[in-house]
Amino acid sequence: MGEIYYLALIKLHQLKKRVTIHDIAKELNTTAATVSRALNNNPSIGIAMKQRVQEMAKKLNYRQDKIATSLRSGKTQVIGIIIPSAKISFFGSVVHGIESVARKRGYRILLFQTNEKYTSEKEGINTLLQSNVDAIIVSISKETTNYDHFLEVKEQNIPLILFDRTNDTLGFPSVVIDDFKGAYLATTHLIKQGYSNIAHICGQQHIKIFEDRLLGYKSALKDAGLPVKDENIVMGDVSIQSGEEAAEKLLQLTNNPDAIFAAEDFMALGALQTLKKHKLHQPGQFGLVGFANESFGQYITPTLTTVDQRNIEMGEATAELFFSLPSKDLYKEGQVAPKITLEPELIIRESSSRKSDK
Amino acid sequence: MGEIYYLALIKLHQLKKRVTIHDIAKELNTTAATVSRALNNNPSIGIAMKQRVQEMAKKLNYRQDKIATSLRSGKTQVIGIIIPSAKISFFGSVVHGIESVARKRGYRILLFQTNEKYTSEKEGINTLLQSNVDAIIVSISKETTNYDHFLEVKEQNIPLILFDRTNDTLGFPSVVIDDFKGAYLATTHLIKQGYSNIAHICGQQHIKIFEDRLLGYKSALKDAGLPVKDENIVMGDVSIQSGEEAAEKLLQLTNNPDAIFAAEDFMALGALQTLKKHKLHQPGQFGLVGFANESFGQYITPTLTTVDQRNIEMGEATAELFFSLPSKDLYKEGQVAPKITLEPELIIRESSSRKSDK
DNA sequence: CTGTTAGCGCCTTCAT
DNA sequence: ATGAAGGCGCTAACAG
Repeated sequence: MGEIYYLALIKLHQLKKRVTIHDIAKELNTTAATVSRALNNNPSIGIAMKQRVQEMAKKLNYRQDKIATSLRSGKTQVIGIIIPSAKISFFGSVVHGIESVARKRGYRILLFQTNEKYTSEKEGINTLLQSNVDAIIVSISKETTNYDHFLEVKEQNIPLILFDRTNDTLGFPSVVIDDFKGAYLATTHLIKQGYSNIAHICGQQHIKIFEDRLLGYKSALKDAGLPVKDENIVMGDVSIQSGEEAAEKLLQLTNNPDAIFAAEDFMALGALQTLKKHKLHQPGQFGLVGFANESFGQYITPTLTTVDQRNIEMGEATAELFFSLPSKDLYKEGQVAPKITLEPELIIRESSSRKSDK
Repeated sequence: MGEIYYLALIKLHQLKKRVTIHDIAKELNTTAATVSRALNNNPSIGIAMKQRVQEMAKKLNYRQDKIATSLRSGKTQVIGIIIPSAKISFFGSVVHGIESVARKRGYRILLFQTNEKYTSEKEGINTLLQSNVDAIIVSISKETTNYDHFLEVKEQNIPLILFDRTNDTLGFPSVVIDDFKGAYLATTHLIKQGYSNIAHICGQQHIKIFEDRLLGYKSALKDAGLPVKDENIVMGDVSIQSGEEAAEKLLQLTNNPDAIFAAEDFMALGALQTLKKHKLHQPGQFGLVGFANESFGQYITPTLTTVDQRNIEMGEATAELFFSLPSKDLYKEGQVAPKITLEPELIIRESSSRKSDK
């Protein structure tokens, strides 16, 4: 009677308590050390013992405690990611790519969003360092101009990899696409389609990707023997509205353009609205190319020619870059940080149809 | 000389070695316990001591080791999330919402993707349990029909919250939107706009959200005194192509419909392509409403009336639901799990313009 | 108010 | 091939 009660108590206790290697050891009349070795496939453990340990582990529903393992080993098998926002589809896709590759290697992902705030970014770095992550992957917030928080990561000798929103002066490995080339491809495509007075809606020039896109645009014009006209370059700020306004300005030029290369899809979309207002949206009437390959591009009318940024691949490449890093002398003096540049891909759709003659 | 060398060694050592509460204690001629208490703002520590500890902590650039804290306390302050894919914008947005709320409470996010695979989902649960997360948030993979892995979470007495892709039979807290109501709103709106022969492109009926949307559609028709005709209900599978095909079928009916409510935006988009082919896309000519509020809806021509699923709010509500859960008797026998139902919102755009008379 | 002690679960010397 | 012992960094119980 009392015994049954006692057994019930034990049972209750077991439900609450986590199964440890000690429990397995006790059942097998051996020690935790042996169990640990057996589970980690240590060669010095006999095959018979390994069998028994594994069976008992399964029987007791043992699950390794990663926290304890991390504390002991100093490695967490966790990669921290800092992005502006998971709701921006580009970053969601990159995270997808990183997670896929990381998981195959037994790594987990700790996610942190900055909402483009510098203070959140600092906080994120701090949190991830506290969490002892094995690596940190960052796409820099728009607001960030001070980079001391990243240097702290370097001091801790923890790998930090930048993607897309990078900064070459800090000496961190990075992954980007070739924005110059993307812009060059886009502009050249418009030229080949018969357009000759091609305008550019550019982005803020303190952001490197937009600077590169402007340079690519100019270079393409030059290489084709076309003039680069200042009046044909109007600044926008990655919004539909700024695209509309920029296009409006361009259409009011005395010698108005016959095509626009916008540095970003949302700006291109705005430009398209303006073109529609001016009845200039028929295929072949006016050339238009965007940049980013946002999903709406294939659904709008006309469908939008754009430059694909290889979102998923960027995530995969970023994760793989981490795994390819040397474990020693990560930030060796005078060593140049690896930089992976992905090839952009021009996605040709209706908005850049060959210029019609009439 | 030897002394300088020795100092250099110490310096080198300090760079590598993490600063612990013991280091702070040593500097202050006190013990680690006191430092720990001071840093955790324990009331039994004198204000003067707290000051000194905090200053020294800052001076030495101390950072708490969350791993050690977790091991000791049994709490990780980490929430695990399992979703089909971060590259699907809906899930990205939900993750955004969860992370925002969690971070305000000092929680971090461990992210896991299933790619709609049952085995990955199982693996995810296992990984998160190994990581000792304080809660698990899941949107069930399409492939999943066996739910034992979720029950294991229950056995460990760890809170598990489902969102969107939920299952009411498992007894877990959950967050969804009212799909029935969303469909009802959409259909009623079309009726009020003057359409009377409204068709429905439905989704696979074993998925609850699609079942509810069909029911909402039928209910709205009945309440308006309109007949529910089987021929007006065609099945699709959440793709543009299936939307095109379904619309094609509907337009070939002898008594063909004057409006379509599609159970999902991509199906609506496909339907729209078909309408364009049949020159039925002028506002007021043919009514069309989708479901999901995908971003492309506001950019296509005509802009798409749709039902918003409150992505971000869903994430926020899910996180908040976790924080509102009782810490004791989480899965008490016979207790009914809380279920939060968010209100869908009808987003009215051009594609459902009032029916014109001609 | 502060110090002592012990241990979370694991792994890794060192010893046998 | 296995056991014993110690410690990763932190905090809670128990003493004063």
